[in-house]
Amino acid sequence: MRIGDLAAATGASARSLRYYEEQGLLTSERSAGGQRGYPAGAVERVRLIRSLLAAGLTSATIREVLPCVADASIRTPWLAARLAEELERVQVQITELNRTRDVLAGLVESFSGTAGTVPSATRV
Amino acid sequence: MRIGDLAAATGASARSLRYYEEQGLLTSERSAGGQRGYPAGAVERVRLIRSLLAAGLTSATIREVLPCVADASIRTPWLAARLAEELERVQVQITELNRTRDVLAGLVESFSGTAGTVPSATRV
DNA sequence: CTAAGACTTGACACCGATGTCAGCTTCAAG
DNA sequence: CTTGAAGCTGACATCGGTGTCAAGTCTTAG
Repeated sequence: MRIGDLAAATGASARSLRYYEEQGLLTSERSAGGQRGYPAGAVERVRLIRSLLAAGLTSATIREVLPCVADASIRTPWLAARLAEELERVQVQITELNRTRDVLAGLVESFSGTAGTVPSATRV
Repeated sequence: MRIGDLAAATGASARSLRYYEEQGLLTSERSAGGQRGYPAGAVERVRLIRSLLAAGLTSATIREVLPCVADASIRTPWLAARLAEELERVQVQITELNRTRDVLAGLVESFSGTAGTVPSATRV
């Protein structure tokens, strides 16, 4: 598939896909004319990249950690520790986010207590 | 308390505290010489601001939403809808983050399956 | 063959919270 | 009063992923 197809399939812009490649997160073969071609599996890989980015991992970190996804043979102890570290970070983030959500939910709750029912969000 | 004390109490830098004030998230009275003074309650307020920022709310959004925390009388339906919207956003973020965590956890798991036990993160 | 649409590289811009530096003022302890 | 620590304002820098524009090249339908 070409870059436009991959973009459409993943929701990432072509710009971002080139950036991922530039950062060593994604590879492609080139056509005779120099245009990128991707295997079908690239869709899943890009999805993973995006979710890790959304989780606050930096592209440099993803580059360190990603290879082991595709290639189980290179799973070194160092990589295991690195992964565990990132997992821990995400876990902490989730915990804090849950606390924040509870605060927000409490506020929304207090509104409904005052107004009777929760106003429809579409009814601004 | 002065700005340095508030910074120490909250973990925010003095720079950030001034920024919060500039953005209308935080107020202070000034001494005769122009230096900021905060009531004790400011600590809690700054903590809230920081957790909302960490949850991905922008300072502009927080400015809209924050007043209702301190002043229940200004809770308009519009504000309720706004809050609900942000709550939803945070909830979505948490859901996606949970998925990502599961992926990472699965990877770590696969390591321990290969190596026997989970390597201690402190044992790099 | 041709033309339109997709792709390429390279460069610059942006956002938003925070860091940092400079130059000056204020506060408080001795 | 003196002096060093702490504050003040204002400005500029940073980071990282993404948007966007320009000028040129490929691809493919007709």
